[in-house]
Amino acid sequence: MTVSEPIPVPDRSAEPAAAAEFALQAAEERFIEGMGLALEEDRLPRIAGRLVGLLIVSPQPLRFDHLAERLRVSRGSISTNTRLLENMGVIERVTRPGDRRDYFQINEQPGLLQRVADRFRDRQAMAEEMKQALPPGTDGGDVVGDRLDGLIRFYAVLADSLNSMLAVIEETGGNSRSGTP
Amino acid sequence: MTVSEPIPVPDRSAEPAAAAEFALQAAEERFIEGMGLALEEDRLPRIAGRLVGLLIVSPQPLRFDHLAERLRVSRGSISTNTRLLENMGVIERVTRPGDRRDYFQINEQPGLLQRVADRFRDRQAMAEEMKQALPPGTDGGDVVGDRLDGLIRFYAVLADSLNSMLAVIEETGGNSRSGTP
DNA sequence: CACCTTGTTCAGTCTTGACAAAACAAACCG
DNA sequence: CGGTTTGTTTTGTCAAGACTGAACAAGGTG
Repeated sequence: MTVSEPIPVPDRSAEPAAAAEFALQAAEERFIEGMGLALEEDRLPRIAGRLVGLLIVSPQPLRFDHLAERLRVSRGSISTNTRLLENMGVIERVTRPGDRRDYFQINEQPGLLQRVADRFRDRQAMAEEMKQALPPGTDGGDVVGDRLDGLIRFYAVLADSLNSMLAVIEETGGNSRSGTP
Repeated sequence: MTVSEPIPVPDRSAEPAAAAEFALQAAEERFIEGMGLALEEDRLPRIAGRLVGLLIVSPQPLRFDHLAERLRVSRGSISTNTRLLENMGVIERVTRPGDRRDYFQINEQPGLLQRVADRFRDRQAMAEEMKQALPPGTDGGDVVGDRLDGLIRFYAVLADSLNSMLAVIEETGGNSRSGTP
């Protein structure tokens, strides 16, 4: 199964039970494209996002050249973006004995999640540093101090949520969870 | 107080008690720059980020032309970015009777927070839609389904955290909290 | 060895977006 | 009315980054 038709999705809607298959295909397309856009918002190349989407909905690892075909982009782009995602810990490159080619699958270990959490921590620290430097009760009711407290809490809540989620995943056994963009 | 020296921060470190003031100034500079970088990661113009930083640490609303001076950017950029932030609900434009000029302050109502939460919800919905389209138990242990569940939970946790935070703020009386980027 | 296959890297193109500077509009002042 | 202040819009420049295609390496295979 999976998917690997080269370019035009063949119109098999006439066939008997294959209509459901067809709908699934369409849903996948939407999901992949959605991940492309979503991860693009997080400053990743759109192709990287689509790659993640595609690998999420693929039960088996996919071959390098299949990725290029399926996404209709150059091998160069696949190479660049797989390496990027690999370094980020979002996907994994897997190989098979007696097979020279590279396969990819998404990393069930949530490396990226950790990274996101860390970023929130950094921002929290930044706000705390500012708060520290502030003389207490500088002005009337210390508006600035209150604002900074709000900001600190904001980032802290996000970081905490992610960390506790990480903890859960960790203890659940480390599998069955995605590399979560 | 506040800050509005045009270009070179004057070296007043020789003066008696003004050393603390000087340190504060430096901390603000760092914070402002930090917010510039941080919000840039979230796909906002760097100037917009600095603007937010500056307004956070300013107890009083700041005048339009002060912003341009302080940040050393063109009035055009200030105009563009204040409008952007205003539309996002991050800052507010305030005016004074008998004063033709515009002032800005950060919006204590957390408009942006809501927006961020919504974005997470959207992504959650996207993942749910994909999950829906999936025939149950398609393959071996339904890897894909599990992954999507993980993804859904990830976005749900973030959105929930933010929403509950919003609720707290709401009930606390609506003031004393920042427009939280 | 010549010749594939597979993946990487490099050079070039194209798009996007930030920013400044200048032209512009509007309100006010004399 | 002409001139000033205040803010907006437009125009042009510049830089960053995504992507492609081609050149390239490195490992098989006949």
